[in-house]
Amino acid sequence: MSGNARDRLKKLHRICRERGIPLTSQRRAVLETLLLRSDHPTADQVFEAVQDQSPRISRRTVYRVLDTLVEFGLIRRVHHPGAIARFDGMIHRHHHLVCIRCNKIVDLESPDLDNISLPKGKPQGFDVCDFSVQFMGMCPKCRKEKKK
Amino acid sequence: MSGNARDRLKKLHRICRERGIPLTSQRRAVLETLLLRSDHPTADQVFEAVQDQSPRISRRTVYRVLDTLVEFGLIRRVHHPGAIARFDGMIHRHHHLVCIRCNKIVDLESPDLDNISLPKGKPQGFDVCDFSVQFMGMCPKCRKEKKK
DNA sequence: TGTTAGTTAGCATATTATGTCAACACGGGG
DNA sequence: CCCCGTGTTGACATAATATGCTAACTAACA
Repeated sequence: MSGNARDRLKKLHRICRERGIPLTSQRRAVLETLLLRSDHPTADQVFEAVQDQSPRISRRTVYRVLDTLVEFGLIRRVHHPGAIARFDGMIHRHHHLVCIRCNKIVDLESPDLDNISLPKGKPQGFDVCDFSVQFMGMCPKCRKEKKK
Repeated sequence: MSGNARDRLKKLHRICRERGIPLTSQRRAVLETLLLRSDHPTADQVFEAVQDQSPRISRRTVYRVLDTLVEFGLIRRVHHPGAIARFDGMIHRHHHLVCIRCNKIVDLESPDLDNISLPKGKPQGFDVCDFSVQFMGMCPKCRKEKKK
C-alpha cells in the first residue's frame, strides 16, 4: 500500500478520536479498499471488493460507512452523470473526462486548471470551498463504435 | 414560452425529420416541460410535471424520451453528486454550484469561466467538446442548519 | 385513407438505496 | 485485564429508481 493510503488511514484514526466515535474495522476496511483502486467504483462494487477483507460485512454498512467517510472528507462522492452513486479515493483537486455516450469517467490531472479563481464573495449564498472541471467528450471506444 | 424554447422545439422537429423518426407528442411534451423549468428535475419529477400536458403518458416513456433527447443534444444529463439522474434544459455553457451537504445544485453563469481552454489534443483519447465547472460549497440553508 | 416502421403504455422485474432494531464492538474507567 | 455504556453493525424489510418486454397504437408518407 502506498504511503498516501497509510496517511489517509492515520487521518481516519485521528478524526475518529477527535469526534469520539469508534474506529471500527469496517470503516478501516472500506477506506482501505477504496484507496487501493484508482477507478470510481459504485457502492456495490465497493461492497464486493471489501468482502475480501471483511467477509461478514453487510451491504447496508458499506453504504453507511461510505457516507461517513464522505462527511469526514476522506473520500469523495463523484459527480457522475449516470444514475448510480460513485466514490473516489482521490481527494486532492483533480478533474474529470466524461464520455457523453457511455458515461465512462476518468481522472484528469492538470495543474493549469487548478488556478481557476473561486468566485468572489458568496455567489447565490454558497460558501465555495473547492471546484472540479468536467470535460465532456467521447471516449476512444465510443468513437470507434459510432463510426460503424 | 420563450423564443429559446420555441427554437429548441423546432430543432427537435428538424432532428426527427433528418433521422427519419417520428416526432411524437410525447417527445414534444417532455421537451417542453423541461424547457419550462430552470431547476434540475429528476426523471420522476419530469414525469409528474409532464402529466399536465399528457395525462396518459407512462413513466417508462418519460425515461426513454429523456434518453433520446440527451442523445440528440437537446437536453443534458446533469452530473449530479446524488444517486438520481437529473436533467437540465439548458445546454449552453454554464456551471454549477453544488452543496456538499444537501446536494442541492444551482446554475452559475460566469463569462470569466467560459474561456478555459480545452485540453490540447486528445487527453486519454477523449475527444473533448465542452466542459463545465462545478463549485463545491455549502448552501445558505445548510450553513444555518449546521450552526445549530 | 391505407400501409408500415417505429413508438408507446402498462405491466413485470431488476437495480440501487434507506428505515428499523436487536445484537454486537469499540473505547474508557476501574 | 475486565466490565459498562455509547454508538455501530447486520439482517431483514421496504422504498426509490431504472429497465425489459410485447400488444396496441401513432406519425410519416405515398
